[in-house]
Amino acid sequence: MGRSVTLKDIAREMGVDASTVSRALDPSAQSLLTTEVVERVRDAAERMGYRKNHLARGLRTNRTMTVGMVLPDITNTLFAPIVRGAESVLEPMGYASIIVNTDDDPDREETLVNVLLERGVDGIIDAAAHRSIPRIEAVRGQGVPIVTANRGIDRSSIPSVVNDDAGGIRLVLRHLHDRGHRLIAHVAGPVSRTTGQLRLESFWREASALGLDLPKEAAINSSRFDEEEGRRCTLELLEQGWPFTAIVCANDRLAVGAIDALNRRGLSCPDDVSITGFNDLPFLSLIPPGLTTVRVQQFGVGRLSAEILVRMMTEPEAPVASTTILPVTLVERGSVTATRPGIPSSS
Amino acid sequence: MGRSVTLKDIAREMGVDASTVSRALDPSAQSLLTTEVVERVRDAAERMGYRKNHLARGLRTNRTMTVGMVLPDITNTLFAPIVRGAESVLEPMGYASIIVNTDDDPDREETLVNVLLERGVDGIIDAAAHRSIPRIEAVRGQGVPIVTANRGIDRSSIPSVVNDDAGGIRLVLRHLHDRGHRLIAHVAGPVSRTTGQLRLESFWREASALGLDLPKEAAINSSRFDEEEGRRCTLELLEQGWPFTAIVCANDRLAVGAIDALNRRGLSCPDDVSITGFNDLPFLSLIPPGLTTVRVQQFGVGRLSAEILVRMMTEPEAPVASTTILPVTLVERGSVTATRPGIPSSS
DNA sequence: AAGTTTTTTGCAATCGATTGCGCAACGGTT
DNA sequence: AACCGTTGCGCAATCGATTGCAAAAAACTT
Repeated sequence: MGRSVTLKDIAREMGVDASTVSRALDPSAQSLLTTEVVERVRDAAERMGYRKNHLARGLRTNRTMTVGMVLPDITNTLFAPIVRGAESVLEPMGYASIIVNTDDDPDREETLVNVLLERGVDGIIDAAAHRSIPRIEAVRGQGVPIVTANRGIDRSSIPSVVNDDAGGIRLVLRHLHDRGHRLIAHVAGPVSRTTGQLRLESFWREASALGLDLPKEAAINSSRFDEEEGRRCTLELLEQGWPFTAIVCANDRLAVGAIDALNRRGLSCPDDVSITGFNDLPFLSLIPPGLTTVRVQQFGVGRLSAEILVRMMTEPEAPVASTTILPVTLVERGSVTATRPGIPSSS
Repeated sequence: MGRSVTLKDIAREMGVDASTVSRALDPSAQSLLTTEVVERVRDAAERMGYRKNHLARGLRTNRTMTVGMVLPDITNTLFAPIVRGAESVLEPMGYASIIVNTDDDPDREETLVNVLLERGVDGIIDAAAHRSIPRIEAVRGQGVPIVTANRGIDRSSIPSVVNDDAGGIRLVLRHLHDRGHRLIAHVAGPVSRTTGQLRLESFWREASALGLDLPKEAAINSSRFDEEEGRRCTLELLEQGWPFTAIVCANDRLAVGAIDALNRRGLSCPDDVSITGFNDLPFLSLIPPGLTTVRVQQFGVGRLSAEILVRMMTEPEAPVASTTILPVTLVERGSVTATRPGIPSSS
């Protein structure tokens, strides 16, 4: 109800100056004061229910102790752990996070980054980056630290923390190869994100490293990382007529769609076609036949992004890693089996 | 790099006073000015890349255009849609949201609410409420609007937006009854939350309304809404020896644990025991046998909470609904079947 | 005891935007 | 031409905390 208590109120109450109160309450400045004064002020502040006004402080110091987090969609279970990972670093240090969702729309990404800048965030973690976003680069120029998480930006000087996309694809391809698969298709992610692009490139690179001679039509691009696109792409693969025994999907949701597409065509995973995913989303292990996939460390991505961002915010001159790649692991479940003598084929 | 442009910069550039610039940029005050001046100022602002400093504004107006959202855990798929629902109302109005996670720890809930208050949020949406949190009530007294979402607080004057917990339990109980079930158990949620408590009360009420005469041991309390507790409680139910043909679980995650517990004991859902959940989490439909559950409107909960909060923030005197209950619907899948002549029993 | 150094505290400016008040210029009236 | 009511804009205070500088007080030297 009544206006909250300010430094001045305490100062008046105690017969000292507001600046003295300010110093008494600032751990790094209270050494300038008598311990006796410091204590009395702290008591008074406590007693009067004083709460520092972060706005006023931020206005003066030009630091808001707030960071912005840009996500495609917080309801996507892939991104929520990034938030918690970042929070695990930021919250103990006194930072709060403003979260915005872009729905993977580059225009909204720009708009929302501007919203964050208007609010004077001290830094930004962008987990919704597209491969090329000129305006995001500009943010850097404005002196606001920014880090991309989970995805990167092409040829950018913005530090990024990502999972080992190439390594993950290598793991699944070798795994399939070990199980006898030679005709392997790829439902690629959107090439507008580094995750999609890198996994696609890695698919071709590793395939030829394994001596597989796959036709161009072995890979097909999806336009979104979702079940519907997984279904569509898989149906297209089947209709093309090129026979394959396995599909490497660029992420789990595409894989779920792929399995569904097979079922709709009367085929079975893994009996007719083996399938792999990427990310290891929660709950997916419970869905039959159990998706063989690549486990990524989203919490770790968030944590490291935050650590790097903090470094940039507090020591602007200190060097930071331009790219941090986190290791991934293969999770074997039921969606991959060894090929059998009789080769399955398309619909 | 260089300090960002301020009102004064524009004022100097144009040879007018900063107050004029302020008015020119304020849609509700620009009628005081010549249209010609307004236009010139706007152009200049545009050209110079002016960005309003929300801190300074907030300091003066005592409004930050920021709301706090308190969640148990953003990685829990039940809560993320609440955030998006609230955002759908708040973002277009220029509000940003600070999100904090309590991990369902009441102490952290208090701490984090204080963090939000220090940051001067204009209002709070609390989706992590426990049935009794005295300190939260106090927030109201401080003049900061607060709304609870998804959960409520006992005998509180704080407005809340919730799903129809009682109605949902009624739906599943009647559904089971219609399918011939008479011996129905309940894995209840934590009674420290209204969701757990209300569903439990509703279970007993509806059971007797249906003429079921269930023993006390038909219901067992879990201490958390998760798979592990669902498993533990179900195993306990089985060990008690009271025969039942169905289990009403207080939420989906408990149900997933329950199904797993049955499987571990060599029993099958739904052949031996029918199971129902609550919430209809995404992806759960794909897990066999497909969970029959209650669909709730989390996006709607978020949206309505935000609408009410906005009302409270902008028209403090206007009356708002103390409780808003959203309707729920039954989603039938494979985890419920009609009872068969031979009555199954416990292990 | 006088002078010098150090410690402790107050003064006042500042961050950037908002807003009540008042002055000046303008148009219209008699 | 003198007067009055508008309209448009500038002045200056304000929001609450921080901080460089200086004054006052205390401690130390010689």
